[in-house]
Amino acid sequence: MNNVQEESLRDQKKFRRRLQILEIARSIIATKGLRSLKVRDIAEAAGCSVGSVYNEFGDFDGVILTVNRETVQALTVRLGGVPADDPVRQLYGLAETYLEFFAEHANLLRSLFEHRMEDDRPYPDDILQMVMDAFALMHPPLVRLLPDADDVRIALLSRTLFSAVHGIISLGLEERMVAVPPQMLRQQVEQFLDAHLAGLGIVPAGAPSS
Amino acid sequence: MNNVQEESLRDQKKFRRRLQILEIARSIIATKGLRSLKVRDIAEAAGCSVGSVYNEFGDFDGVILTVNRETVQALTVRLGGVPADDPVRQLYGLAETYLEFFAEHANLLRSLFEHRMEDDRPYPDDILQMVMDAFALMHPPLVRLLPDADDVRIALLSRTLFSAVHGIISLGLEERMVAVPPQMLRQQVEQFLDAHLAGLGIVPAGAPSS
DNA sequence: GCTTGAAAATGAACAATGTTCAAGAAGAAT
DNA sequence: ATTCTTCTTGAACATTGTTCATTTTCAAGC
Repeated sequence: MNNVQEESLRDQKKFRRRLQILEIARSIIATKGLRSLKVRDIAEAAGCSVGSVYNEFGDFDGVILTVNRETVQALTVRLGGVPADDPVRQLYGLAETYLEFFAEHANLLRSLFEHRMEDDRPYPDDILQMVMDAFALMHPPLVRLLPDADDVRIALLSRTLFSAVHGIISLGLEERMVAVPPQMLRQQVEQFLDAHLAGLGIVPAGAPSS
Repeated sequence: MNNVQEESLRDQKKFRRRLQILEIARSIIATKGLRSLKVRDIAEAAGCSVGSVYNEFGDFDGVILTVNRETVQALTVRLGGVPADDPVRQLYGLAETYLEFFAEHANLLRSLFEHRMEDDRPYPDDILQMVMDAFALMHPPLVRLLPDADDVRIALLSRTLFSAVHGIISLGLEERMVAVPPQMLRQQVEQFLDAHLAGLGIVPAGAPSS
């Protein structure tokens, strides 16, 4: 029950190792991609046995899912840092920040969106919920911009916008598919928002409507 | 040199088996996902040895890539069947057809977009080219709708639209992520196009602009 | 400090799966 | 019929996820 004061030496080591394993796994995924992640590599880099990895995370998916979980958290933090002064600017800021984050951690994001579980075990609900929370960050600015829209419409719209921007960015950063230069991709996202917001009847605050 | 008339018995068997292997592989990917594709399962279902699979396709990626290649081809055929009478209707038709195709062959499309090569061997150029050809189908209607836009802008726009629609559909069909009901997804794609085309200054032909 | 019991760590062994290759079989060429 | 080429085979190998009996480590009680 009391879980703070008594940090046994054993628990400390366990916790330290847990963090170390996650850091190593994340580093491998980030630099060489999810496919290159091997239990033995993790164990060797962490200076422990493969059994310890299993003892801590249950199975291999457990390691991956924990890394993915932390990726969404980091993303949410970054997106949460976008200024909420002007709703239009906020929407642009969210898209731009998502692009930055994706460009910096492309392989981690791919791990989050593309990893399939063994057999057909369900993807953990909490990660799903986290992703939804992340793109729920668009709700407030959208509500301010479309005061007459009901909640369902706002939710649908934010999902649409998120998915669309995600598509543009993820395919744009896919070297093999299209290979858009990063600076151009940024412009592409901006122009996309320009057109789409205009189509929704939203005009940028700072700019004249000509 | 002469490659048509002399169809040796050997070549016939080889070709038949090749088709059979591909059909089996495609069927497994389509029903159980790429992760469930195993060489031994293919060999057993095709009534041959694993060596024969390797002999025909080089390695495992070879099988997957060939299936992916045929998936893009099938997609291109389907998209090519969209009527080109009215450019606006054509754009809606392309999106709708993409949605249909994706819904019917979700796992095949995921295999196409998510499969990563072993190590970091490059993804085959021809598949890349085929995908680009597929979404180049949007060029003609866009040119008709935006006669003043230059080629670069058209290309950029078609890429953006394709990526956005792809994002909406692929995330929308991802049970684990959002789980949008198919009929609602269709409406979502339509509304997306409504807004975006309006933002580009394009008004539907059949409908009054009110 | 020693004993004891619980928790964790170990790593060898196992299982699943991609890959290779020497030997054999099958078809084509002469 | 013989030879030659090509394909096929499947056992063996390599890689990698997973398990588990054994050992080690640590905390608690005396």
